[in-house]
Amino acid sequence: MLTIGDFARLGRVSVRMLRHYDSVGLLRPAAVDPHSGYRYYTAEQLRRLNRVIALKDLGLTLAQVRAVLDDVLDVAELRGMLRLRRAQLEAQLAADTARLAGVEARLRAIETEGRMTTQDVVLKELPPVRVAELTAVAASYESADIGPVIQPLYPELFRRLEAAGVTPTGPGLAYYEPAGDGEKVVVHAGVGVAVVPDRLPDVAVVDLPGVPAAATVIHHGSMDEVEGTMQVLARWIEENGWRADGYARELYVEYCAEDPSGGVTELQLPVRRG
Amino acid sequence: MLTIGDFARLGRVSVRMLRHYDSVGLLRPAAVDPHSGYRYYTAEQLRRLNRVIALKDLGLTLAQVRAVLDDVLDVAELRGMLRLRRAQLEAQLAADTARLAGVEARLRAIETEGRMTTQDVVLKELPPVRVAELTAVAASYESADIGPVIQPLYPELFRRLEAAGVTPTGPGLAYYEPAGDGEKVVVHAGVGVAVVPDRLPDVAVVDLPGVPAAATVIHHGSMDEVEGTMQVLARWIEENGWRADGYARELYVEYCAEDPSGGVTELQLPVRRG
DNA sequence: GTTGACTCTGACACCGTGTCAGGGCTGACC
DNA sequence: GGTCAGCCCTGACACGGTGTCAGAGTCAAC
Repeated sequence: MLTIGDFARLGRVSVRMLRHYDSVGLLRPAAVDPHSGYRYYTAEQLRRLNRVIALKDLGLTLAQVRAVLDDVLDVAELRGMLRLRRAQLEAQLAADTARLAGVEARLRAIETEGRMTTQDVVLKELPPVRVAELTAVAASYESADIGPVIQPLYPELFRRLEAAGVTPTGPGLAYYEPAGDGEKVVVHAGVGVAVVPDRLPDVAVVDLPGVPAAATVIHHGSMDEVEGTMQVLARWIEENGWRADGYARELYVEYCAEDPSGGVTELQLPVRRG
Repeated sequence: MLTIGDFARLGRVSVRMLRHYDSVGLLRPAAVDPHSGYRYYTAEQLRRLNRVIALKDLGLTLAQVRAVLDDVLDVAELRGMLRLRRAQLEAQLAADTARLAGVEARLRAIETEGRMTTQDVVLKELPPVRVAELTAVAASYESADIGPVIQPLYPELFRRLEAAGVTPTGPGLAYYEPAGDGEKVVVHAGVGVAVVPDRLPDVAVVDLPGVPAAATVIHHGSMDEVEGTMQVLARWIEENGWRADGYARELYVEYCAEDPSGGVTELQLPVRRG
């Protein structure tokens, strides 16, 4: 018979954890002195302790370990559990690899510049959203070409929505696609709505698909000055090992036609692993 | 002014977390209605929120994020923090990769055998230990050659220790090294002691170094039948991507000369990444 | 004025582990 | 048999980031 301390040393586990395993029914001592409450273990129990540790080291929770050891699982369930765990570990590895890339990018930036920059680019998942929109074509994706095309669309869009008795439910947003020929770009000027599609006569209603990964940054000021912020985004995705996957969406968090410099816009650039 | 719900949607954060960030002083609302307690945020604050999320996504704790954002760190401290974080992530990646290998080995074993095997091999770190020991030379590492050589050593060892008035403080253990020539092996039969080295006349006292990583398994029964357990160990290290790094130590957790079949022995095989 | 959607606070839960306080038990030595 | 060091007991709190719930108050649209 071993005292809890001896057993803990042999199993290289803390006494605290042995008591915990007892309390959750994972490993009960072979004997408990009814008077003193002292726990006593046998060398034989090292086998079970080792199994507990081996399974725990795979990353199973204690509840899962207990299920495995107490044999309340059939093989299929066990296989399912391990497959799930494998998927979790793969996701964890991917996430940590990305984090490591991020940390290393920050460190490089500090070493070369002596300070911290681009600290506000965030990777997000974008949910699908329903928008009412008008479209037009611009000569290129440069903001000098985009601005004059997109700006007139919004007053017209809001006018038509109001005429149809529809109230926007979200902020305005813009997105872009390449037009068939050359550098031209289709410009979509939209606003979030909660309305059944095809119920608006003069306005298209489309369901924008979600984006699994988008690098986003907040742009402050007029959209005429968006190029600098876009460059921050471009540098971030390069430093963090991503690649742009299309054009950036723009979400007009705050917009006032009279004072463009007070605008707040979120740029959302879909990315994929490069 | 945005309500907390709007702000949460824009920042893709839960309302719960915004309240939490407020309570820990990480991101206070621009205004709080003194009557209702309602929090109100400005679009401008999205910038800080994004910074919080970006740093948090690197894996910094909220306290660290606050330190960075509130500028109470100089560049050296920030660099140190990021280096530490990098080291943590690298360790995490290594650990998760090993876990993944373990899970995959289990899955393969289940697929091929329809059940779970070798569920009791555990990777441990072995602490350094001081032992009193006698040595001899055996013809090979096979247990048929080892047994007759090592068994007489223990009675002699305990006799000499008792004569010197020394009480063992730990279980018996054995370890092995290649002798200079051919297959021969130096056999060390020892027992843990807490005594100053060179204070025993007839017994060597040596400090066994710790082992950073050892695959261990509990062998039940006579040491004559240890080969099967050793093979379990060998299969485990192969399946999990390790390599043996020397001979296994043996720790005699329970031993009785009269009934060898009731023995409990821990085999400890030093391993390294292969 | 009604009502439904929103917000408030405060609390509990998760999970594995460390640590502490306050008190009881054991075993070795005298 | 007494003493004392070292062991063990229970119960509690803490960590950290987040979800969720209950019960009550508030806002805005109709």
